[in-house]
Amino acid sequence: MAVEQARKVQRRDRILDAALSVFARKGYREAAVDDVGLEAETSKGGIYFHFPNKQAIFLALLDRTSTLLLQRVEAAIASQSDPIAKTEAALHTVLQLFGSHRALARLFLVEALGAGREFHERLAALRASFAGTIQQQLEEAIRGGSIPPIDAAVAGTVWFGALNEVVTRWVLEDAPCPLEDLYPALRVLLLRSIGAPDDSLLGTQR
Amino acid sequence: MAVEQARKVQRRDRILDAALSVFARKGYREAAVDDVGLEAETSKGGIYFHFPNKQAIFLALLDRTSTLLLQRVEAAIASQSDPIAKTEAALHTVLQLFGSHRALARLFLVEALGAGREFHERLAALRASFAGTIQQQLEEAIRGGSIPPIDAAVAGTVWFGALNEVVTRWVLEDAPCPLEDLYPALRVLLLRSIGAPDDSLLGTQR
Amino acid sequence: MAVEQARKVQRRDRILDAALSVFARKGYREAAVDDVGLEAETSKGGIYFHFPNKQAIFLALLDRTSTLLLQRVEAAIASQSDPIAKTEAALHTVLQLFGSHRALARLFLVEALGAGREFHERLAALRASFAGTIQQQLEEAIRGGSIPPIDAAVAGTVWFGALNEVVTRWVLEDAPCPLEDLYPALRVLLLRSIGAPDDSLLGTQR
Amino acid sequence: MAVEQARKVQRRDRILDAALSVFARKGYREAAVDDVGLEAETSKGGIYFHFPNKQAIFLALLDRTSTLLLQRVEAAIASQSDPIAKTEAALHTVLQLFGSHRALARLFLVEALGAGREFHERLAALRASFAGTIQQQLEEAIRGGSIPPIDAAVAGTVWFGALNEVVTRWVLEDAPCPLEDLYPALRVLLLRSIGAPDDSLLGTQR
DNA sequence: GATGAATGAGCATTCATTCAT
DNA sequence: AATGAATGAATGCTCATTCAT
Repeated sequence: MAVEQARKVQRRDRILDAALSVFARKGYREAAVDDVGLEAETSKGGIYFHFPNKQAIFLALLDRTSTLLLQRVEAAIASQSDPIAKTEAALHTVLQLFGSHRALARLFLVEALGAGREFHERLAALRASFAGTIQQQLEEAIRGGSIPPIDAAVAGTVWFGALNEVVTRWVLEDAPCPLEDLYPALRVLLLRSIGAPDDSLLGTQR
Repeated sequence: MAVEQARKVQRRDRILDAALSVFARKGYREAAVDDVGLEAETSKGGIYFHFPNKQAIFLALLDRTSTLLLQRVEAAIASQSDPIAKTEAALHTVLQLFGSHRALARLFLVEALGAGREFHERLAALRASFAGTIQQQLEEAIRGGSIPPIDAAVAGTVWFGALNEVVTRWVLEDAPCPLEDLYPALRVLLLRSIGAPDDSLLGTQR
Repeated sequence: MAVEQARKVQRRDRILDAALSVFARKGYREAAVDDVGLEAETSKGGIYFHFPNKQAIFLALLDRTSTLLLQRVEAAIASQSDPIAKTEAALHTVLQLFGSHRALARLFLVEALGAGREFHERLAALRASFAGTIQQQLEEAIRGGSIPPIDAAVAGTVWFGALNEVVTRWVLEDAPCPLEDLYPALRVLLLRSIGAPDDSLLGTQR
Repeated sequence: MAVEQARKVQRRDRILDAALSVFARKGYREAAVDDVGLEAETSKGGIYFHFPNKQAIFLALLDRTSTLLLQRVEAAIASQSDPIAKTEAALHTVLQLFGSHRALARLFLVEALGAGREFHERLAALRASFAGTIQQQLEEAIRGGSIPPIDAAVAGTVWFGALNEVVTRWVLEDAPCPLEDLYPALRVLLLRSIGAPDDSLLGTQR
């Protein structure tokens, strides 16, 4: 029975993998459920056994991705003790993950927005969640005196927006340079935006 | 003859207005050409007389919007003499325009991304163009000594990204506060990110 | 313009004719919209230009048929002066119409019932309408003293039910005899059920 | 072994009960085999162990119902000695059974017709069988001199048709009155249609 | 015997685009 | 210039049926 459960989860995951690939390649609307089936080496009916409809596939994908991303970010944050280092770690982790999974980045930042009204609510929550995570670290840093008091909420939004834009541009480009190459310059800008002390700007970037 | 020309342009504009309304309401893919025709009080055939296909309508809309936006931004920049004030003016102008034309903002920032691969190239150019405009002002400010030397290209991207995120979130919200209310906090953050002197942060925000 | 209107109506009628043929042959559920298009020598899209959905085609067909049937019945009733003769005329007209249009009969009596819940309300109204027409004549006859006082409502239902059953059986049979052949026997039975005087039973049937 | 047999029959009956409920609620075509499985608390595979296909379930249901109905009717007939009383008993039994089992009535009179060509033959046989049973009693009554000589075959059809219509209407109505309430009026009409003596019309209706 | 995952053909409906009028 | 009827390819989704476990 446990074996069957595992098989079921495997199949589901295989479909999600295929969906990621197809959605990233064609976009949500252009992608046909048949395409996903083809890529997952399943039949259309097979997909509809595991997901009630196309939308649900996309949402599951969004969930899986955001969970993964948040876990990594949180782990990265936990691995650092200095408040400013924590924010840097979060930044770097996102750049790293998306940098090595362009399809994921495209899905998350490009396709999700245009997939339709149905996803906006969920998407808004995700954006808020990411910006909120950054905000928390910044507040911690403010409390600890590492940075001067600033509007941490707006700062979180700015950080997320900057990151977003850098990655989105990288996604839209035809033959982009490695995403991580942009980290140092971005880091300096963002640290300065929150009034981080100059010496923290000198530190090795990981 | 000139009269006929004018009539034609009028008709075209009426269609574009309708398209903006429909695309913003339904999204590019969900919007049917019939919907645009209905809103423009024309027939489907009428639309196809003025535009070769659906995509062309969207592109024309994008053109019209970006031209308008850039013009306004450039005018705002020209109206200020101080380099830092120029960047602030650019920032404020965008917030102002989108703030009073939510449909435009949605079209530009949300729908355009998901409208399909065909638009990505054009969209990437637009994003680069906006970020570039900011970058130019920042370089001017650096040359003039108003701000310390920084990577103006990345800074342009960061500024645009931050602006983008703020507006996108505002677009995705159900009942958002006035967009311009966010200006002061955003302004402080961004000015600080480029190392603008503290006294410039104090100035009246317009 | 009038010409175009006529063309449109013609097309619509052609589709309805095709639909009648297809629905009678395959049944509502089994019939594909494509089948109707094929029979009407139109494309599927063409059908959907004239009707919003499959159901609407069926309902339009039901309307057209019932209108035709009721008109004929009313004309037949009007052509007779004697109350009992009126009821006989109604009976005979239905038998005649369905007898020469088996597809119509099948659609009306067999397919309509099984076409789904959506049609039940409409169908119940039709049944009531037919039974009601008979009832009215019977009441007239009672008032005129041609037949004894009876429950005309139930009698209308009985008449309609008997007619229904005779026709339905004829529809379900593989190689039925002419429907009109059943008229004399049916006539005697039904006239007797309402207590019509014996001499009216002798009259030439027509 | 006999125990296993019993279990098997039980399972089969449980499926048939579920099918009756589902078919009556949704109609044959709209009902999914999964629905039946859900209602029967079995799996789809379980159903296909007991029945070769969906059609077979419906036919088995038809068989079970018609057998039950005929048995009851025959018992009712046997319980009376007077020929006319026999026909009355038959009539009343049907009204009674369907009156207390609306789903059965719907299945039998409404869904069966529209379920598709495959069932028509079987259905025609059933109708003939019921009408035939009535016909037999009427012939008996004619032979015994209780009623004048009439075309008993057509009379059987008329009786069945009248009954059919009354029940069908009752099935199609949203909130119908008790079916048995219609018995007295129907009884009078039908008895008169066969020329039954007036004094038989006066008898207590059971 | 039973389960439920998988299949795949079938179908209603949509919609960009064309074109005769 | 404009209309709107017509086309036909595309697509999400359903569901009877099969079969490995």
